[in-house]
Amino acid sequence: MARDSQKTKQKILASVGRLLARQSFGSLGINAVAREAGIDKVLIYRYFGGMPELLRAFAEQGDFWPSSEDLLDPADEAPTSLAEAGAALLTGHLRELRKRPITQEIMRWELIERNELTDELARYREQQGIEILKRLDLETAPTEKTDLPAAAALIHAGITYLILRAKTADVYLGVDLTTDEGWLRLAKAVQKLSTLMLENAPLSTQESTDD
Amino acid sequence: MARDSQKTKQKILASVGRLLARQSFGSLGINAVAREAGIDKVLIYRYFGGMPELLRAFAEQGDFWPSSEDLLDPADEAPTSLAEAGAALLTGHLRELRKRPITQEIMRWELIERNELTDELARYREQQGIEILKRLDLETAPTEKTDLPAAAALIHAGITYLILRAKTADVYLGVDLTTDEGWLRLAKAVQKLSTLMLENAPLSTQESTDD
DNA sequence: TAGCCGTGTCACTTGCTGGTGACAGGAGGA
DNA sequence: TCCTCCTGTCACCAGCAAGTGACACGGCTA
Repeated sequence: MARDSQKTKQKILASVGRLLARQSFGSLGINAVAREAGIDKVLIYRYFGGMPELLRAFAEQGDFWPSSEDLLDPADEAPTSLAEAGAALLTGHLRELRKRPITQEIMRWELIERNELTDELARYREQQGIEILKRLDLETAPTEKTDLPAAAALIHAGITYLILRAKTADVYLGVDLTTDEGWLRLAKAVQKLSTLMLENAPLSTQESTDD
Repeated sequence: MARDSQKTKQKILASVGRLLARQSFGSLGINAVAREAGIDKVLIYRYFGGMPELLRAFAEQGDFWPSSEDLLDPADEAPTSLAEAGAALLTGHLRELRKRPITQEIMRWELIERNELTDELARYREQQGIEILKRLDLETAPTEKTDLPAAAALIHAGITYLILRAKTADVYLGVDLTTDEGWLRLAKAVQKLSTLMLENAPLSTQESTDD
């Protein structure tokens, strides 16, 4: 019909996104994508090569991973203390991931399947996370008293899990995952935990004393 | 061959467990189970009715969910403070879930699919968790200062996510998920976070003052 | 005008899945 | 002895998936 390969490619990629937003990776196949896009599946093979290459192209064209600016930039004023900055980043993670159903679906997929693409996506995120830790000066070796990277990993992972879980569960340990009130409770708890852990931490700022 | 329906049923259920331990729920089907068990699939229909009923039978015959005794009972002495008890329960969750690959697989499944069985399993766990919170006297309404159930949910979820993630990732925010050292770091961080949050909490023990 | 290439359509094979009907053969009771 | 029920085997169906080969159409250039 359209006779425009660029538009067709875009239609195909958009269909992948639509399918992912609606269902899970499990039900994502060549036929399903072709049906959703309203084109013949042979075009998917022609333009992308196959499913893995299509997924790679899809991963490269979308902005699925919040940048560190996304994590911080809302109406809040700039954080003035380490504790504030850490809390802001983690609540930013909560806010941004909750907005991105496709990102969530990719992360669910990563829990199930391991392949070249999932590894690459995870490596990218890992690197981004480490850099943020570095910028906060938290990537210090675990001290006797507090292992800040491990604590941050725990809270970060907790946020992630609760968001992923919210698709198939309504409540977690009594916290309502279906209402904004529940998520506000969680955001406040994130803030509280972050500040507790960072205020009581042996800060390794400029004048760190190696006790 | 064997002509013993009880044994055949056991073979079938055992095959479900073996398949789950090896692969994921996605690749679990009638044909796969029959192949693994070395029997004809028609027997699965005859003895169980179909896949949903087989899964239900499987869920009922195994001890996939650590009891609250499992969570506490190791060599540790009994916790004497609220903070110690909370920390012990959460690290117990870490230790016990890590030991149970099939339980992990079920929880991965719950992230993807929602049906009668997953709902029921989640409800069971939710109830168990709430009771533990009650026993700790933490199920107080969220106070101005600290929302203990929400904080507990976060840490609990964080532990869960990291364990599930460890099947397909090696590292999370710099923490190694493949070695016992990494998990020790996480366990210590859990302990630290729990005690921080519970020591600073407005305790609602017997003589709670409603400030 | 003739031919080529890019785009899209159609038809087909292969291989898997879930599900079912028909049958074989042994154990035990009437 | 015959009959019946329980257990297990075999053969088959329909449906859907991935992947491929052949062809139709239209625009562009020589």
